[in-house]
Amino acid sequence: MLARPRDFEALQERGAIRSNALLAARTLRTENGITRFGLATGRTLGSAVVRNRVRRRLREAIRSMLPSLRPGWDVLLIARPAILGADHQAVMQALRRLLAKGGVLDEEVR
RNA sequence: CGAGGCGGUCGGAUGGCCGCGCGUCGCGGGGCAACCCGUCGGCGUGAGGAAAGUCCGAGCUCCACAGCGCAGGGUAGCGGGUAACUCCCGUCCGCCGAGAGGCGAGGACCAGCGCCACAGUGACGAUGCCGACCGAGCCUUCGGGCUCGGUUUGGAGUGAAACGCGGCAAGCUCUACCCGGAGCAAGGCCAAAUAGGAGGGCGCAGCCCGGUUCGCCGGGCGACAGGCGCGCUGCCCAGCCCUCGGGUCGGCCGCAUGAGCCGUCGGGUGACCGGCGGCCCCAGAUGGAUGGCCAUCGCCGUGCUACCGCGAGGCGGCGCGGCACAGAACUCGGCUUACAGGCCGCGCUCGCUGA
RNA sequence: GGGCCCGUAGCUCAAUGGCAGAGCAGCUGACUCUUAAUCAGCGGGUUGAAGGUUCAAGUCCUUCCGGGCUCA
Repeated sequence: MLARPRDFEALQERGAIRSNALLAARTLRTENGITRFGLATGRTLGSAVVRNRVRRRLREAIRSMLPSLRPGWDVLLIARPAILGADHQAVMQALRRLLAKGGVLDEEVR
């Protein structure tokens, strides 16, 4: 469910970007039939402990909306500092909006 | 009782639902097999005392290497511990503290070089002032006074330090001892596609012109075989096939049993060492596994409040907020730094009080 | 994960161990109708932090903090 260095470069160059207060997302269609996620947590977020926690919470949010994803997308999620103070509900909502806008989320489930 | 000192130790607990990494068993699939794969299920297991900073020291791996020296870097009372250390223990000395105690890169100005600002006569080259002493000259009321030169056993003053075998080596340096370089992105193995390399095999047709050292070379014409999936037309070209090694993407190993932990006995002032017995063997990721939601309890802060007490306060109930520093990445031994709140020990200290 | 470098005024940089400076920028005044330029003057620093060596530390030593580069 994760991407390799080459895929990150592709997302940086050609991915469509959308963002809100908590997150930014780059999305890119692929041909390999599965949807993959990459998580970016920069040094400005905080220490290793803080960055690990942010990634875990994002993974949990992604997991809970796994069934309603469309196949064939690469998604890079970039965490923004405001996510540190957000609770789980807020993270879920932010992620759902970004994915729906990008067309990664299935319309009916939305 | 209060204030401290030293050493050690813990660093939230229990449970529910969902989820993750690794190991193992089962099931299913692939393969002759070794083994590999997973939308699956069961069981087991899963961060620290600092995992951190990367400041030292080792193991391990590759490279280099006859020996010795030079260069470069490091260490520095003395003795011991250790695989090793800049670490640890003991002890001497110096400094700090009222004390328990803490801190210390603590060898040598012997050889050479350098530095010692300001102040001060003078900072290593010396001798200014007062005084004392010696000598010479002048004056004299014969008590002595003045001037000049010399000496430094005294004094004042400046300064961190004042002539003394000066001080400074966390200045160069000297002395003694130690050190080869890189680092797990080390290094090893497997190994696509494309291109290129080596070896072998197969295949081709020659003719003409020019040059020639008679080995061949250059140009032109031509097209059997070969290639474009096959046939014809057409087009292309000197190759085509096999094997081998290097090597990129990618994958696997290295990769977790170790200077290991616990108990006990013995030796040693101690660091530590030795014997015996036991051990659930206790994380192994590779975009990097511990999370999400919730309940109960514990601790801390805060607000309201019942009761007890003259009072400082004590003891309950309820609500809200919080629970430190921080996340393994080849592995150990140290050091340093960060850290809410506790617990234990001392035949350690000081103060007050009581017997 | 490993290796290496840097840190002085708002900015760019100096300073044999001996009172921390230069240029630009800033402020005040002059010149000008005004601005720019020019001239005169002024302020501004825990030398990243804390210890140590020294009579004396930006400089020497140690430990932290912050920033940057690099590897296949």
